Amino acid sequence: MLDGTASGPSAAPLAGPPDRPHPTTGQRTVAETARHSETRYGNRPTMKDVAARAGVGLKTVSRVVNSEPGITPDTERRVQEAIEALGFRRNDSARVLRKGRTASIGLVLEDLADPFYGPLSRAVEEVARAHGALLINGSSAEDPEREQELVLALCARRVDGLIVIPAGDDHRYLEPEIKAGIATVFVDRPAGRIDADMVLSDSFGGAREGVAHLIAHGHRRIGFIGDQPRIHTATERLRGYHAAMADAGTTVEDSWVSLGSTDPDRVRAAAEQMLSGPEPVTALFAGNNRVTVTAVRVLAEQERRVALVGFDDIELADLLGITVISQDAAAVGRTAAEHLFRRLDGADHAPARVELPTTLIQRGSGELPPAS
Amino acid sequence: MLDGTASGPSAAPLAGPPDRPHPTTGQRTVAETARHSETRYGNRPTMKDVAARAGVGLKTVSRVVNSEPGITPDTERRVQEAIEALGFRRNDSARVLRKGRTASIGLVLEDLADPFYGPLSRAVEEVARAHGALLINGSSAEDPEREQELVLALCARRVDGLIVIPAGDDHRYLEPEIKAGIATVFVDRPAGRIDADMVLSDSFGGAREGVAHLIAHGHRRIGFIGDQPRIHTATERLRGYHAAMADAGTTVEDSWVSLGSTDPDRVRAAAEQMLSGPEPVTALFAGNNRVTVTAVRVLAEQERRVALVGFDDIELADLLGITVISQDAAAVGRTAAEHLFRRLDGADHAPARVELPTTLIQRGSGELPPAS
DNA sequence: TAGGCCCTGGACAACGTTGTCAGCTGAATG
DNA sequence: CATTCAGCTGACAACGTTGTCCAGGGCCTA
Repeated sequence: MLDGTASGPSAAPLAGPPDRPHPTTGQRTVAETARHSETRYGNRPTMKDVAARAGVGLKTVSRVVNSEPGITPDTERRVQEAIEALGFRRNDSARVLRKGRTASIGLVLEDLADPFYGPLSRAVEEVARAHGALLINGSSAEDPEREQELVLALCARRVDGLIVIPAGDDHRYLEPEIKAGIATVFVDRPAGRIDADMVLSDSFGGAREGVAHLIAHGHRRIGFIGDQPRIHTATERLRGYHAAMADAGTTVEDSWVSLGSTDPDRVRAAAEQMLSGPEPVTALFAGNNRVTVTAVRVLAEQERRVALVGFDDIELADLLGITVISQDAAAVGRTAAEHLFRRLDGADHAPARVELPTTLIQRGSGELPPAS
Repeated sequence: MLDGTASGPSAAPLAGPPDRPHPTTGQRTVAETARHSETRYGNRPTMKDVAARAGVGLKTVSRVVNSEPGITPDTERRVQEAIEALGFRRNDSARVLRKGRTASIGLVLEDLADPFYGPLSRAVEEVARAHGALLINGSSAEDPEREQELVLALCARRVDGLIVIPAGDDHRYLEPEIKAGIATVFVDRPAGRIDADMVLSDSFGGAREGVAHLIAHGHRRIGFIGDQPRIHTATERLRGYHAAMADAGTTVEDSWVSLGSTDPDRVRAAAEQMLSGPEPVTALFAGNNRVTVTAVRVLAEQERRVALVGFDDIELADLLGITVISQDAAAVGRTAAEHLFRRLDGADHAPARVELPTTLIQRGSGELPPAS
């Protein structure tokens, strides 16, 4: 891939053959200088160059760069000038190699573009920043294989820690990594077949509350449209749905439940099916934000007024009057990141499972009575 | 913490098998054992360990790991077994140091949580992934200093390339980095005082079209609420507004224009002010997605029906009937990333400036006639 | 004035990987 | 049978930084 051999992107400044710029001219010193100052793949000055220019030792430059004590103001000034003049910037790759810590953490989520993950990753980033760490980010696109590939790539980079929103349900591949010291926190969904820290939202409780809310407003025929059953939150929410229905003594008909991809076409088909026929549902519970969005579109086209409660809040949901079960994505991200850094700071208690509560926000769509 | 770099006299001569401590020196045995068996910060096996276990040379392991040709199937199997048994994973930090390329690119944007940047960074990530590169991500929070800090941190990591959504207006600090070979593409807003690649949306043209649309529907008193004038897109959009108004021969009153933070409170105040008084505006042009959201809220509370066109599309805007100037965030990100990788692949033409067109999407709010 | 101590700076060896080059085997060829 | 050749393998030196240890030199104290 990027593995291109030595030849850098800059073709112009290369005077001689790339492998051995050994000019035949008598000006050996010039050639020497040229090689020193402008070869090297990225053509960047190193501490050695700075040291030479400032007339000090290599380690002295290192000391200045790291603000270590024991440097004469005069020496420091000379070194700073050389750094300035050469445009030197410390190579953190080398530093990392030497020190063992990369000051970066990896975040693997499902889709950076999903509005639920924006605030989450922003929150993680803020915490990381407060700890002086950078964030390396990747989307699994809900593909377990891609998740593993990403996670292992991050491990190879030797990130200090990982925050993973799992796509797969078997994370034993992470065992050696965790044992080797890469702190890991799972978020939003539990880790599979492995004992690890996790931070979750109360999917079961939230869904149960949302469905109970519909029941309290008189509904019995309630449809549930959720994500693929492979996804833990999807089944948890379905479980919540069933629990609430059972609490109300209602028998759930198969045709009321649809699990599968959140692709708008599928969701639309599922919703339209539930809403048609002799005994249509009078209310819908949408299993996540994407489903909610499509559901809102479908319901807007219906003649009857159908009640709706969605899991996850949505921007502008207040204007559209959509009742939702809200989970605080930023809080989830922040909690996970703080947990991670506590681990990195040495906490070594047993893996913890944190569950954050959800909130029912009434905005109208969930309070509609059943339309006959 | 674990910085067990105990060095001391490196007693193990390369000749002897590393896994067997020499019993010759009685006193040093303890330290030796400790060092060998359990130190090393992350305590991870290295190629050396794998080589020892497989009974082959270090370089052979490297060959296997990199699928280089010329390895006997039998040797390969032995090495693979050792890798498996030890849970070895190549340390990419060291690899990077040796090879000079990090196979990662940096993306500095304004706010990961902003719905405009989600699709953008997802698009960048997809392209990066196709090129085998990872994405390091940071938010500048619209703070020039923080932008610089982030960018330079990424340069220190030696990312191969940078995609920057500028917060500041002076990027000369990047000159040495670019010269040193870090390809850079500026996105959404132009680079300041520096010649570089950039990918922009046609803010001027888009705003002009949007305002002209309102004018075509009979409006003359049109308010403009935009972001801080420091931000290039904000002033470009304002310029588009003025151009459209001038085209229509309308004189813009000062009270119709408000630039400043996109904080909801400020936007709300600005909107309410324009909508009150003896001669209120009959239409609003919102300078970006955040402004639009607040404007929609304010307008929903008004008695009169006020027309609205917003810059940037918004999720569910179709349901709310909001007319917008849409810019394709994913296309912007994709274009920028492709440009970047073309640079990394050796393209060395003069810095290019790409401007992507915007689209007017009519949904109702922009087609309302002026209310008297 | 001599001895010791701090203060500054430099030489050197890691960190874990890859590129280079030379050595070793076994087989094929004269 | 000797010789070449090719295919494998390993020793070694980088990459750029930091930790350790030691050497001067100046200054203070006895």
